[in-house]
Order: sequence, then structure tokens, then C-alpha cells
Amino acid sequence: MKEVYIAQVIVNHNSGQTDKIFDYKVPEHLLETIQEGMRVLVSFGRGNKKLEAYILNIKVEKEPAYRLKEILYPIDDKPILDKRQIKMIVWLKNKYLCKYVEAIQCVLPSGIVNKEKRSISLIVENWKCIVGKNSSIQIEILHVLMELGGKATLENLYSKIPKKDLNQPIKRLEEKNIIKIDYEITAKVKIKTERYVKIAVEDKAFENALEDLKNAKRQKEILLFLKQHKECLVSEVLELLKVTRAPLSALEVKGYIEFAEKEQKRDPFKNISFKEFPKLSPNIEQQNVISQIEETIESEKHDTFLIHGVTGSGKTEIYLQLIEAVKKIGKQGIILVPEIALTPQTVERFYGRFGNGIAVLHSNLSEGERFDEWRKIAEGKVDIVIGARSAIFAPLKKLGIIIIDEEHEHTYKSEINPKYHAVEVAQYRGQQENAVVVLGSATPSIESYYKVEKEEVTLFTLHKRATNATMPEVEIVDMTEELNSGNKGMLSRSLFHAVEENIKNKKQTILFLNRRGYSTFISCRQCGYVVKCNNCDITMTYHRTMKHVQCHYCGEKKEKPQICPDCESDHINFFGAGTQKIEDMIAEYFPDAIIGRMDMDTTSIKGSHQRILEKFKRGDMDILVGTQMISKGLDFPNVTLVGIIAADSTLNLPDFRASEKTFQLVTQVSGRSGRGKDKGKVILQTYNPDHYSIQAASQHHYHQFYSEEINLRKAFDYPPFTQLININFSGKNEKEVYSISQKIANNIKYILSNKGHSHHDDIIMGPNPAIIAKVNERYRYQILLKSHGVDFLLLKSIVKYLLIDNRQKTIPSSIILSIDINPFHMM
DNA sequence: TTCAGACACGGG
DNA sequence: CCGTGTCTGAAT
Repeated sequence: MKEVYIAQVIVNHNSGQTDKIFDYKVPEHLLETIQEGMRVLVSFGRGNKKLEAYILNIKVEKEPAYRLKEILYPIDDKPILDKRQIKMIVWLKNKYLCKYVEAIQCVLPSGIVNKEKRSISLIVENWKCIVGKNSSIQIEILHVLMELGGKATLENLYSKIPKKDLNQPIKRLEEKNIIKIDYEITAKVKIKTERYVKIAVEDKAFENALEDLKNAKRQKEILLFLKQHKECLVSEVLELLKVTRAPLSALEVKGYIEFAEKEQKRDPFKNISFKEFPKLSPNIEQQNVISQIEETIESEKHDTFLIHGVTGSGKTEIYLQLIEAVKKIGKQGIILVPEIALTPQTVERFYGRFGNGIAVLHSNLSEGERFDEWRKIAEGKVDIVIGARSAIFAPLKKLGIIIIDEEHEHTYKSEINPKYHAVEVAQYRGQQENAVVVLGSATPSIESYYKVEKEEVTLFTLHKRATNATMPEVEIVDMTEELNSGNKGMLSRSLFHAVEENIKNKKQTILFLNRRGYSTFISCRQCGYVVKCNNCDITMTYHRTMKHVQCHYCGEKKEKPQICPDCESDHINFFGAGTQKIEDMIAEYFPDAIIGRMDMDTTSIKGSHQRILEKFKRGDMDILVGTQMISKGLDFPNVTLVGIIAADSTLNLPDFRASEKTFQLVTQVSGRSGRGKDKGKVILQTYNPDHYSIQAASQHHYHQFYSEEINLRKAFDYPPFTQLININFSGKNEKEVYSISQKIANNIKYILSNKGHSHHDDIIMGPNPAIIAKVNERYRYQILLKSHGVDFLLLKSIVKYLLIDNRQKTIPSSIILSIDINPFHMM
């Protein structure tokens, strides 16, 4: 039997059924070209649709009995995935039970993908003689084609003729020669090029050329200009010399000049200049951290460090100096920040210290910009990558360090497949590539701190604020007491007086509220009716500016009812208060103060976020009212008072991390106060003044919080003592969703029993309705698996067996399934 | 996800 | 009978 080269590929096709490795034969003429990690074009499926495929492996084997299709041609001239990236893709798939394509999408920028586009065009003459003999759908298609000028893409047609299967009608129209289908393979993002021009002749010929052109004034002018400036952008020549294209093309025809297309990378910081950020001399604490980690960096071994430092303890300076150490030994670094749009200061500092050679990756970049930043990294043109979660996959070749700032932040956990956690990926990458991982936080996650106990992570604690400022004093106000003494308002007397005092002293105040909108909900005082979204079962929020209520999940809007639809009482009104109401109330109480508001509504326009902060920074604002958004990273020295209106809203979340989230939030928000030379104050309003996370946060006592929390986690067997898997089922038919999830739960129980785990009540919970029981007309049920007295890998393999490998048999296509390994919140 | 093939229907 | 829309299951 003849031996052949077989490429094992993943096709770029996002479906459960195609999520496996396919074998394609490498044709003779491509044996020299094709390598592992390359993208190739293959014909796939019955329709032999041209699909992009990624070669994971090439093997030499006897030609199989069945006929293998051949690779058509390579898409790139060299591999775009290296060995490490291929390993990462496989790791992601197994770790998070996602599809190969989803894992590939992490490692490559979306703009790189090639897609086959089909365009459908009309052959008019034929249509006219056959018209009338076709059925309605076909006629409809022809009409839409006419409307669009005889040519359309498939998407065009599907959007104009919704909810119909156009597949067959289109095929039949093609058979009858009424329409023509063209296939074209295009990249999503094009490489941006610019046209340059330069002189194409030697000096001697140049003199002759000038002589030759003595009557062509413009052309001569251009030649002289080019002689002086060497290579120029065509657009610049046109603009500076105020000439048209005509003389340029005349010169080209005569062969005196030549054009060249040069690649131009889009630069997200093109118009911004950065102030130099000089090296600061570290204090003893900082120096200790730097030198110890530097030692590991120089040994080029993987290790993980956790820097626990209060807000303002100078973690950024440590990061900067560690990066410097990494650069010194010729290696590169990744710095992750929770959301780069919120922390321009960090980016500014890195630019200010290191100048160029930095790439930035975050969600606000356009697809083109992201694509170019990614290629800058892949081509080795930068040594430092700053970015949000996804930057952990930056294709640096000589990785020396990964720094994750504010490692406890929820933004590091992906909400879409693969539902990875950047800290876990960083650990894996660090091990694979012998890089140091540095986690930094003022409020480390319980998981990370627990690893210190287990000696998997080395801890450094920074006790001092670098500027020597002291931590703010936190006053806890018991709101039940306020209510008992007759104060029904949202501001306690204490907070009111403090704000008043602060305005008098020309200091700034931040009021923090964990909600948004004018008023949280509309409810009836007579019967308790609450306005809810019909699609999502979510309480709708009243927006005063728009005079309507809105669902924050699906966006559904409704008029505010004048009388209660249930009991017809007119005692229906808004209850509770969001940031907008606080703003109005504050404005009423303190008419002379200038008040700003920052939440999802006021910052939806690009740049508005920055504008509000700039205004506050300049001191053109006395009070800033806002949500989570204002809790992190902001550094305003003139803020001496922070008010936390309702600490309970986080404390009472239906989540085992509620206490941890509260501690982190209160600590972060408090950290905004007293960053300058004046001592700061925090006033915290709550109905649970004795709760340990409130108490510990008010005393800035992380360890006290940690020891309480870790005991509870242990007692109830939550992470980090166990791992969780959340399986979410959703569908339009509630009964079906429930019965299928019930069936899966029973299957899991059955397999567990066979594996010797007869007591599975602590392992499998549910199916229960999800916290958000209905989103967009879809009912949601969930099963929660906990590795309580059972190997987590066994649990995962059961889930993989039932829901991935045999999904078609176990779950109807009407049900959408979502698997989350170690979920952060279970909505 | 996409698409070819199967199939059932209805008009001539 | 045919041309039609809808459904199904397989993809190397």
C-alpha cells in the first residue's frame, strides 16, 4: 500500500457536528509547501463549500480505503500557528469544553479569517420569459434581486425574505439558468496600504529628464520635489504641491518616476503624544519585591507571585521595573488590566516609560486596528503588550513575564466560549513558556490567596501607600436605625452632613450606587405588583429622561403605567433609586454644587467616559455619582469623601461570592478617597452593619476577611475547595427545557452511581430555574455540578461524554446548551 | 452552519 | 406527472 501525507485539520465552521479533526490528503505538488500550523483551503461537505482549515498535525500513513479529499491550496505562505499555539488550542478545548474553532478564535484575531462569499446575480432575459411559472418564494427572490440592481449576497436575500428556507429555491433558479451564483473568497480585514512615489532614474538621466520637461512646468516641479524628498506619499505630493494626478501619471508613462504600495499599520495612538514617565526610586517594600522577582526572571523559570498591595501602594511602578528587567534579558511581557478603556493611566505610564514598542489590545479597537496590533506583535516589532483579557493570547515569541493587575476582577473571566479565566491561561502559558506570572491586587481573590497557603504562589504584601498617605477612615451607618428615627430618605444624616461639609471645604465627593437608571422599578403600593419584562422575567427600570421603563436584558421598552394593571390602584410609582435619582436629590439638597453622573446611560457614547472624568479631575465638579464604573483605578487627589449608598445590593446577590464581591467593591470604592495630602473618609450605608465583609472592609483588614471567608468556603465546600461546572439549558418550550435538563441530570446521576458515587446530592444540584429564568422568550434551567468528594476530571469527562460527544442523541436542537467550567456568576 | 437529497403535497 | 417548500442528517 502506498503511503500518503495526511493533514489533520480543523475546519472553520462553527457547529458541534463539525467540531472534530478531519483528515485531508496533501496533494503531491503541495508536499514541499504544506506545514503544520498553516491555513489551507479545503472543499467541505456535500456541497464542497470552500472552507478555511487549520492544520494541527501532518501524519504519514497508508492510504485509507475510503477516498480522502485533497487540500486545495495554502492560504498563507507560512504557518500562522506555531507549536505552542496549537498546544494552547487543544488545552483550551479540553479545559473549558469548547469547540476547536472557538479556541482558535482566541489565538488569532478575527480579522484574519477568510470566508467564502456567495453573490447571486440575475440573468434578466431568461427571467422575463419564464416568469409566472415559478412559485412565490422564487418570484420573491427575483423581485428582491431586481430591487437590488440584479446582484445580491446570500445575507441580503435572507434579510429581505426572513424566516424562509431559500436554499432550495435558489438552487432551482440556478438550474433554470435564471440566476448565476458566484463564489469569492475574501479576507474580512484587508492589509492597509498606501501609495508611495519616487524617482526611477539615475542622476544623469534625471538631468536629461529635466531638460526634456522644460515645457512641462508641473512635472518638473514634481521631479525636483522628489529629488529633494526621496520617497514620498502620493497623497502628500498632491497636497503639498497642489497638483493633480495628471502630471504624476505623465511622469510615470515617461518612466521618470515609479509607484510602490507599502503596508501601513493602523495606529490606535496616532494622534496622541505621551508625556515621559520617569523612573521613580522604589521604597524598601517595593525594592524588595522587585529584586526577588527579578531573580526569578533572570533564571528564566516559571513561578507565580501575588502582590497584595493597598490602592496607591505603587504596584504600577513595580510592574514597570519588572518589565524593564525582562527587556534587559531580551524577553517580552504582557500586562493585563481589567478593562483598558477604564485605565488609560496605565497605558500612558507604559508609553511614557518605554516609548514605542508597545502594542495595545482591547475592545475599543476597530477590527482593523486590532488586526494590525496583532500582526505587529506576531512580527516581533513590539516587546510589551498591554491589554484586556484577550491579550493573554498575544503571539509574543519570547515571553518573559505576564502581569495581571487587579487579578480578582470579574472581567478576566470570559463570558463567551471558551469561558476561560485569564489567570488560569496565564498560569498555563507561564509554565509552557517559562515565564514569570505576577498577580497584583488590593483585594486578592480567595482562590489566589489560598494558593499562597498551599505554597503554590509566593506572596508579597505592600503595607504602605507609596505616597505615604493613610487609608481613609470608614464609618458604617446602620440604615435600619436611620429608618427607626424617622429618616426615610436614601441619605443618612451622617452622609448628608459630610457632603455638606465637603462642599463647604471645596473638596470633592464620590457617591457610589450599585444600580442604574432613575429608579430601579415601578411597583404598586396597594398590591405589590411590579412591572416586569414579558420576555425576560426581569424587573424593568424606569428611565425618567425617556419616560419609559426598560428591560436591561433584552432592551424591551414600555410606557410607565398610570394605574396598576392588577388592582387598578393609582398608587403605582417608582421605588428605590438609581444614580439619576440620587443626582436629582443631591442637586436639591445642595443647590450650589455641580454634580456629575456616570453609569451605562451617560457613558454609552464613545469618549463620554473620559470627558466626565476629565471634568471631575479639573475640579469642575463637586460630586460624582456613579455605579461600579467609578469604583476602580481613578486617582483624584481632591476627593476626600466617598459615600456608599447601598452596600447591601451586592451583599445580597444570589451568589456564593457575594461576600467576596462586597469586600472587594467596598475596598475599591473606599480607595478613591483620600489619595491626596488630605485624609479621606468613607461613609458606608447598610442594613447589615455587622456582616464580616463590611466590618473587615471598613477596617481595611484583608486577612480578617480572608480567614472568615475561607472557613465558610470550606464548611460549605465551595471553591477553592471544590470546582464547579454550570450547565445551562435554554429553550422556548419550558416543559421541554425542564424535562431535558432533568433527563441529563438523571443520566449524570446514573453514571456517577456506576462509578461508585451513590451519594450524589452534594455533587449535582438541579435542574433549577436559572437566576434569570427567562431571557428573550427562552426559559433557562441550570444544573450545577460540584466536585464534592469526586474527581473533578471525572465530572468533566461525564459532561463531555453526555453533552459534547453525544450531544445529538441527548439534546434536541431546539435547546441551547451552555457549559461554564468554574463560573464566576451564575446568571 | 450549510446543503443535497428525500419526501409529501397540490395543480394540471 | 411535475414543481414546490419543508425537513433531515452528514460533513475527512
